Amino acid sequence: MLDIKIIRDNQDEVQAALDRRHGGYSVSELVAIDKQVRETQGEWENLRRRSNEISEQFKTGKVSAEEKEALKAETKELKSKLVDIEPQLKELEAKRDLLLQSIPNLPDKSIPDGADENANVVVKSWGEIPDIKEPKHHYELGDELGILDFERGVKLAESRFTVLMDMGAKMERALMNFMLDLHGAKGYREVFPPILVNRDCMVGTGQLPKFEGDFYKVEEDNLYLVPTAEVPVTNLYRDEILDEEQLPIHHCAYTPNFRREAGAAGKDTRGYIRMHQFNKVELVKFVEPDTSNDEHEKMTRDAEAILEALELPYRRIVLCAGDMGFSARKCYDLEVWFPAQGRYREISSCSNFGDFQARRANLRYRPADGGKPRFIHTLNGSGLAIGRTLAAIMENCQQADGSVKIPQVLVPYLGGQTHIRKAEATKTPAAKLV
RNA sequence: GGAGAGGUGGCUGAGUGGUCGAAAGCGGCUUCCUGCUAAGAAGUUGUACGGUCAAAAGCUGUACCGAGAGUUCGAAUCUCUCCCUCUCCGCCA
Repeated sequence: MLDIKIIRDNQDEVQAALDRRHGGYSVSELVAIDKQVRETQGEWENLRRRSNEISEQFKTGKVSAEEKEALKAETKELKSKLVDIEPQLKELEAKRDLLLQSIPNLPDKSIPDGADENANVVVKSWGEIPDIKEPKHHYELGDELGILDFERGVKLAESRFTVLMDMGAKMERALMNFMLDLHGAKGYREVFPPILVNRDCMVGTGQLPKFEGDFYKVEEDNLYLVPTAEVPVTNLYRDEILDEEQLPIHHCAYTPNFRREAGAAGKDTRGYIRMHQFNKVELVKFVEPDTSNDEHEKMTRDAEAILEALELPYRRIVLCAGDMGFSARKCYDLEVWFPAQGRYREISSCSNFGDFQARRANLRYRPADGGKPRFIHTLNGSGLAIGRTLAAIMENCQQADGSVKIPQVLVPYLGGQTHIRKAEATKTPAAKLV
């Protein structure tokens, strides 16, 4: 959430920045309501002040019986006015808060203008696009190799759920471990958080209140299935004041992720690309404000390092103002090459949120000089989406004989196995235990 | 699921209906002291939102002792409801 004071004092600049998002956001109503809130608050406070003065007279003093009666009568009057004003004030505040929480972060000055993904800019490309004659889709390979079972996923749940079998399941697990190990070696502290979180968490990172229909909710317990590890991990330090020496904090976390994909009807209906449940390793950083731009670049590099280790061709794009997520100030997407589709697909999204999430989640640190608490800057990035990584490996590393060559770095995680083959799908060797 | 205990500042932990934004300790900050360090002495130190101000500081108002309602001139303190945590028992991976 943005700072209401900044909006109030710089309405035109804020509006201009929001216009870059092409989302039809306006602060004019918010500014008007904010004014009303403060006026009403002032009235309310004056009544309270008078009421406090009256109590003070009782406390300290000698007041005659008549005076007491007069004061009591006045209190009664004050109270009836308060009863009048209070619901108004609450309603205005609720309205202001909802409006404030529904306004997205301001795009960073450095990112390109544009209304949608067509205006995104490619920053870099890495790796060589493999020369494969008539490449198969990963879902065709998954079916032939017997490692992706879409029909049974539907039987067990509904569409957009999949069953991984044999080497499919093992690859998923190997990727998870490999990613966590690599990030861990770079100083990201591993976290395994709850997969169900309360509403405060969802509001804290910006999923709610604006996108209520996008998530799975367990009504009976008022808990949400996490749509990304970003939610529980960013909320780890919610409502805390950290010491400056504790910063920066870097975390990595594996969680399954659950998304209803409302509004994605008909999109990516085939394959292992857009699931209601998918696995992901996430990077989350808590940093001092001055360092967040730097940390953003480094975090993006850390995500890219996974793709490079797996030798998957990818490119990095910087999202234009109109294509960026709600809470982000600046966002890089990493896109991996899918040979059968003949195009790049998103596999990671690395965002700098500035103090936007910190203000919502009340994440603060106390400067070393002992000054007032300040909001932390938060960042996060996928490192990486595991399902899409598996799909990308299958397509990019498919061999003429129908097998898939396993990237070198994963071989130790798979008991030395170098290829995914149909024959072996049913009798995979036990992983080397020592 | 049953029974009980409890939710107070950055942390631990007192708290009588008004003198309580709240004792004490720890931690933080400032100064002093001793060759350095350790230790010691004194002082200081909550958060949010308003107002004032060009701005900061300062001053000032209001709120905040889990959340909400009630009693009262006045509630951290009394009453009710809810939420959460802990302990014991039961069940369970």
